[in-house]
Amino acid sequence: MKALEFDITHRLDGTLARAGVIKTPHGDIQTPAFIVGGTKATVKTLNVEQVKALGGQSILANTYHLMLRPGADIVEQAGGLGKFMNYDGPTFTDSGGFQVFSLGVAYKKGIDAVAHTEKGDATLAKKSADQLVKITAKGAHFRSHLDGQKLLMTPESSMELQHKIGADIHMAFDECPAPLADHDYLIEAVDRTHAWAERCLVRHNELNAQHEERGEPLQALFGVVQGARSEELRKKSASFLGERDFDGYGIGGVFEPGEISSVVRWIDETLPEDKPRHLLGMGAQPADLFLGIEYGIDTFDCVAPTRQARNGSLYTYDGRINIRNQQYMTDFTPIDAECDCYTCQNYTRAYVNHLLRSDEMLGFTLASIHNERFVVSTVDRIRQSIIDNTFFEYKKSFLERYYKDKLPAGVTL
RNA sequence: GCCGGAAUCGUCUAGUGGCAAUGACAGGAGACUGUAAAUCUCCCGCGGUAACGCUUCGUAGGUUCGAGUCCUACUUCCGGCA
Repeated sequence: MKALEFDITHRLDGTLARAGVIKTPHGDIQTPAFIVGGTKATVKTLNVEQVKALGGQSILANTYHLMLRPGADIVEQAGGLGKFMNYDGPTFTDSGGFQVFSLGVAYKKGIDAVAHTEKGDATLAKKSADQLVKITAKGAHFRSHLDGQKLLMTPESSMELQHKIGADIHMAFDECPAPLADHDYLIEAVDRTHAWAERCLVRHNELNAQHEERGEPLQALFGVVQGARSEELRKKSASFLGERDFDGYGIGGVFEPGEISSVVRWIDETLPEDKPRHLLGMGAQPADLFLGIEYGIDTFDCVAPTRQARNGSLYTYDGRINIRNQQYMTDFTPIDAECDCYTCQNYTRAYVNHLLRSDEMLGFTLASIHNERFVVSTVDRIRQSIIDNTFFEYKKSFLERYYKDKLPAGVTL
């Protein structure tokens, strides 16, 4: 009995790109797919009907956040993540590994999963005095960002929590190191991530055996590849994890804009072809999506569409705009005339501008629907372009129009 | 009419002899990639990229090396008494 099936139905010659379908107990995901961010068992400001209506195929929640509130036991009592949030589609949980980074060395640095060394974030390489995480071989010692209580998350406990939360696809508990950590530390972190991955697999299999005994559906586990920007470490990590019996793979770490294609290529050339690959936390930029898919990514998740929406930054096919700007106050056209989302079909830039300036909650919702739809539909169209063998034409026309003459570093057309 | 109080950036406000002058809001813009995030950063008297220059704290005088801060008059507003 398998927790998950993955069928590759189309490949794009000369690339690592493929289209397929991930089959879970809660339905299929047509890949490549953009997985919608629902960290605390909710896609911020959207209900599940809206998520479905905008084409979201699957939602990713976070173990760390749900462990703190409401607690994994309560999610389990509710009947699992899907039941709890009234979502009957496929679900993922992230392990909490990223919080080792974001509450650790990155804490209070205003930093997320993208490193901008050119902006002077060298401080990220150092230990921060007030960080909330300490890492040992055993696991990660957290201090809750909510109330300061001490917590220990281990590979075993992350698996136990994820099984209680009960998403279809889990991530192994990994360490996401600082992008500028020195090479010796990266080696140590990768080795630790591998040791943790094996411990995750052991505990995961025990828990799945229990599910099987009870006649419950099995849950799937993805190993998470680390190794920062080191080709040697990324290949080592992909090779190590690829030899183990994971249902698929997550690609973690902190990227420089523009290095996605090379890092993802090293990994995906090494990983077994027949298992799905999830690029953790990437997808704010259309270029990320095209490059990731070209180099073999099947699924993405990213909080940027909803976060940026709340802050007024909206995608259009001609680039991003800040809808709060003065110039949109009297612009009675849709956010993007070519967008088929609910917001663009029914509301104007001027109205969304007004709502966000007025701190009206509907503004967050309308903006989030638009941004999420923009990214989801872009990935869907890329999928179709793989099937139609028109990927490169689509990529060129999309990126030229979106970025004009400001193509991100590392992107070729 | 008399007595008392008050007048500072679009708004509210800090300021008690050495400040172009505090904070908040409003306004202008930028950032945001496994959500610590409806958050953060910058600008916000005029000119200048800047150093810097100029003009400011109701109005007009005065005291002082120096006044948003002290004094006088006036104006307006708010109380109270008539």
